[in-house]
Amino acid sequence: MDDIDQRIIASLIADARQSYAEIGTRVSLSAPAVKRRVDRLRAGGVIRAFTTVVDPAAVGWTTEAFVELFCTGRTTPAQLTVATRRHPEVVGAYTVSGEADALVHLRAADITHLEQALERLRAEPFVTSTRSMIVLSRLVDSPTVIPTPTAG
Amino acid sequence: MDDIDQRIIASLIADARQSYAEIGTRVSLSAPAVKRRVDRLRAGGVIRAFTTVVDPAAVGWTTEAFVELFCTGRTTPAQLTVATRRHPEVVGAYTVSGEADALVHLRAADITHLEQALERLRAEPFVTSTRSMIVLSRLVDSPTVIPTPTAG
DNA sequence: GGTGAAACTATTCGCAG
DNA sequence: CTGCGAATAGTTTCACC
Repeated sequence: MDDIDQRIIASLIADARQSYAEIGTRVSLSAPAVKRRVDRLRAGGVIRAFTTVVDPAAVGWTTEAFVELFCTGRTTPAQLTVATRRHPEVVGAYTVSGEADALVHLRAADITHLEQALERLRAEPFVTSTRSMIVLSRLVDSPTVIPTPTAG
Repeated sequence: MDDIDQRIIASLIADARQSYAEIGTRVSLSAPAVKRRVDRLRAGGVIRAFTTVVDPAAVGWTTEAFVELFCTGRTTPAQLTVATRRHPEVVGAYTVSGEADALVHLRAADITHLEQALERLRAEPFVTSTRSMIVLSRLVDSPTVIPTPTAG
C-alpha cells in the first residue's frame, strides 16, 4: 500500500466504473499497471466490492431508524452478528461503548414495516430493552470516505 | 421504474463493474437496452453513484463513533447540515426523534483524531451537549441495501 | 426494445528496467 | 518485482429498424 494505491482507491471510490486507462492517467501509470494493483488490492481485502449508491426513497425504503440495544449480560458479539444479519432491514450493527450494548441501523419501506422489524428485533432472546431514534432527515450520508487520514 | 429496473439496480449494487451485456443476460435484455435504462436511472437520480467499498482499517481509519447531538431550541436542519459537512470525519448525520436532536456518525484515524473531531463538533455554537458511543466492533455494515422492499 | 458496425477498453502477452 | 507497449478479445455506443 503506497501512495499510488491510495490514489487509485480514491479514484475508484469517486467512480467505480472508470476504465483502468482513465485511472492510469490520473495516477501516471499504464492501464495494465493499474489493473495489477487493483487485483492485488482486491485479493488483499483492501477493496471489498464495487457497488452502486441508490436513492433509498426511489427504491421504496423511505423510513430509517437507529436503535440502541440493551442486552443481557452474557451476550456475545457473535450472537449479535448472527441475530442482526437475520433481519433484512438491518443495514448496520455495531457494538458500542456507553449505556447501550449495540447500535442497529434499520431501513424499512414505511413506519409499519419499521415497526414490524423492530418487534422482530425486540423478540430476540438476549434483548432486554431498546431505545429508538427515527431518522427525520438525512443531513449527510457519505457512501464511503475518501481516504485522507492525516487530517488531525 | 418497473421490475426490470429493480433487477438492474440489484445487479449493479452487487457489482458495479459488471458489463451491460452481463446484466442483460440476468434481466433478459440486450446490452444497449440495459445501458439506456441505466442512463435513465442515473439521470433521474435513482442511481446516485458507482463507488468502491474499502476496508476502513486498510485505509487508516480504525476508529468510529456515533454521537448524539443535543442542540439549542432554535437550531435548523440546514444549520446542522452546513456544520456537520465542515468536518471531514462526519460520514453520516441525521436529525432524529427521541431525546437527541441529531445523530452523527464519525470516522477517524485513531482515538486522538476522534477526540479532536469531537471537540471541534462540540465547539459548534448550537451544540449544548453530546453523548458518544464509540464503536467497539462492526457486526453488520451493508454498503447498500439490496432492494426487496415488499417484505412486510 | 433489438441489431450490427465502429470506436474504445480490457486483458494477456513478451520484454525491459 | 513492477511497469511498459502491442495484439487479441470483449464492451460501449451509435445509427437504424
